[in-house]
Amino acid sequence: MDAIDLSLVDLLRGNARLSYAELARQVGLSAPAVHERVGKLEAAGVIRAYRAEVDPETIGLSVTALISVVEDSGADTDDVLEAFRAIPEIESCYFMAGVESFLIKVRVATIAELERLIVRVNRTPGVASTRTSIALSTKWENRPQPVAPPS
Amino acid sequence: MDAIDLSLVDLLRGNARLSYAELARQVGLSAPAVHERVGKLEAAGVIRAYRAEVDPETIGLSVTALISVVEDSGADTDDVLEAFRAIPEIESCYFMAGVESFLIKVRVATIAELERLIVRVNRTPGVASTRTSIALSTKWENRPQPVAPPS
DNA sequence: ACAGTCCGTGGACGCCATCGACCTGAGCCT
DNA sequence: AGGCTCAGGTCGATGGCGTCCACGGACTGT
Repeated sequence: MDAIDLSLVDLLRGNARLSYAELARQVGLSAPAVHERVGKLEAAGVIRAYRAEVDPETIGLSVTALISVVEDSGADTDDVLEAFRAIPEIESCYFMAGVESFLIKVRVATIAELERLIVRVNRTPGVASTRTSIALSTKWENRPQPVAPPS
Repeated sequence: MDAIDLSLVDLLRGNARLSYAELARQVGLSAPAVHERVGKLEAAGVIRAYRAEVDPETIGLSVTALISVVEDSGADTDDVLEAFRAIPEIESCYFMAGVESFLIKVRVATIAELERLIVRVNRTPGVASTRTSIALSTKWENRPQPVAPPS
């Protein structure tokens, strides 16, 4: 992970569809060299995936909410996690410090669906209680912070 | 936005680096047709960006925290937002229902940096108080939920 | 000094992106 | 009905790109 790798990571976080030729121009290497570096970054788990970022509203997911989950004392955290993983509406899942073990971010189409989802989460074994906060608007999300000093 | 568009969106959310030729094969159209559809999806704001998803740990951002922000009564929300936007460590920013106007997700290298960041957020004009929760681990993040029925 | 390794370059070749020309079907006007 | 128009597709061509390979220079340990 030298400076060039960091530049490549930054470039691809900004635009994952840049061609290797273009990346090569930006970092001052040849295309095959960049190809190999990016391949190694993927293999090393630095780059996990390339994703199109989609406006949730336009695909009918207008409601974003964050749900804090308190576990039952004696609940098996792994089981709860597994149950959560099976719920596709849970977009992100953090294991937190504090009384509320999990914070999950969910995305659904309507408030009615959110209600059903909350019930479902509350009913999963090991969950003692939940607290839901609704996001009125998403100002921004997953903004990549630059990691390489601008060349 | 017909079924083919939804498939394209799903495919690109799964792998943003798929070639147009490959997308074309998957949806049963020609490459130029797919090229035009994807272009329109971008122009319409459905696809906002293509991003490489990077493991934060590997680029030295080991600490994730969520900070709830309570505004001063009479604070100008837009000013607060603008100030937040200038803080690169704030990766996501939601405007919430409830007493705590904002929920922000931040990513920093160390706990010491988190402390400095919290101080900085607290000091921005319009912010009355904050409440920080540290994510001990990220189970998953930004998992795309499929929107098109699997063909 | 020498061999091995790492990491790059340059060339070659097939595939892909992308443009323009053309085709087809739906909707609409007369 | 017939023909116009337009949206949105296919096809073909071409230039650039991805990717494989052989090769070469800088470091390193012996």
